[in-house]
Amino acid sequence: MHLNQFWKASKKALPGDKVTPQKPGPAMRIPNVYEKDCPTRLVLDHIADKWTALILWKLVDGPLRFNQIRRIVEGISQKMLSQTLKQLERDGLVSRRAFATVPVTVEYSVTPLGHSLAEKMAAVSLWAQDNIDSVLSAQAKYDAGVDETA
Amino acid sequence: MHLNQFWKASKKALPGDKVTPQKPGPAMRIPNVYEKDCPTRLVLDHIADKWTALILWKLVDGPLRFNQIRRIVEGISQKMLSQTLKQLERDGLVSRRAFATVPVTVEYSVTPLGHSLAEKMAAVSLWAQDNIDSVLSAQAKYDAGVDETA
DNA sequence: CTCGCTAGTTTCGTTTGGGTACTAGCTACA
DNA sequence: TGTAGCTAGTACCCAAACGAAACTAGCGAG
Repeated sequence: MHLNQFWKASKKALPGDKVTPQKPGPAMRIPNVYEKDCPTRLVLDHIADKWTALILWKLVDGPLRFNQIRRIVEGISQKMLSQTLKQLERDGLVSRRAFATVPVTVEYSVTPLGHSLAEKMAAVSLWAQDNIDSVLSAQAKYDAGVDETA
Repeated sequence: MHLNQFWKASKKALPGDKVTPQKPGPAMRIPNVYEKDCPTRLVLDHIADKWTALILWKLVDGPLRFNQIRRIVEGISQKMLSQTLKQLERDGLVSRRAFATVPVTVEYSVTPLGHSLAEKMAAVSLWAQDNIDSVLSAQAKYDAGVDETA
């Protein structure tokens, strides 16, 4: 299993730190996002991302072209959209299909794998919309408290 | 309601783009993460973050001190931990309590608001752990395909 | 007397993100 | 016959963010 090779790198944490041993035998490792060199950490870094969440969620409703996504996801730059889509395609979360139309059109759609993740990320986006008032009032309270710490 | 003021800024998108009007009256706006100037977008940027997901999830099991978190979340720097915790506290997701012990100890715990988000983010982390094999094989297939495009 | 613990802040070099300009080839319109 | 627009990106440059490491302060233990 090729997954094991990712843990070959040095596992030393902070000097003097005792990290929980977690059975370091040659047996198959259980993926753990809290381990520094675990591939899940890299994947988490890709997917726990603003643009990923927004793009993936919209693609669930149906395939979209490059510039359609750009118009829907307000504020995204061409560079970040291109970059994020490429990343998503590499991770097997979206599939890219080019059509030989007059100006070449490219259609992005979500894969079954991407669909399962999109549901989780959508929950986060929805949380933000549902709880924005609580967060904003917490921020206001915090900022007021910091000011009067004179 | 103070939430409205956030939409006062210019709403022009790309030149020539027709963004869906979405009733721009003085009525209360529905928070929408796809709008460029919506505060939910800022919050989403905070919470859709690798460190936020990892820290918040661990705090659900019980309060932790600064250096405890640092040891658990492998690879996080003191700077990012400090920064992320401060952000989480400002957003009302975690609460910070300092104890006048000999070396001052500081305890971080998750608020009810933070707990509700932690559940959503945990689902994303768990997704990464559950689907790491699928993602890695997709990456391998993609990389192989790119190479042979010569 | 020096080392280590606590919780951070500061500094600095590298990496990443974002804005803008630019590409190609075709179409619609004046 | 210009020329302005569409498509999907890429190239470049600067600013912001990230990460590693050094440094803060005060006390306990060896």
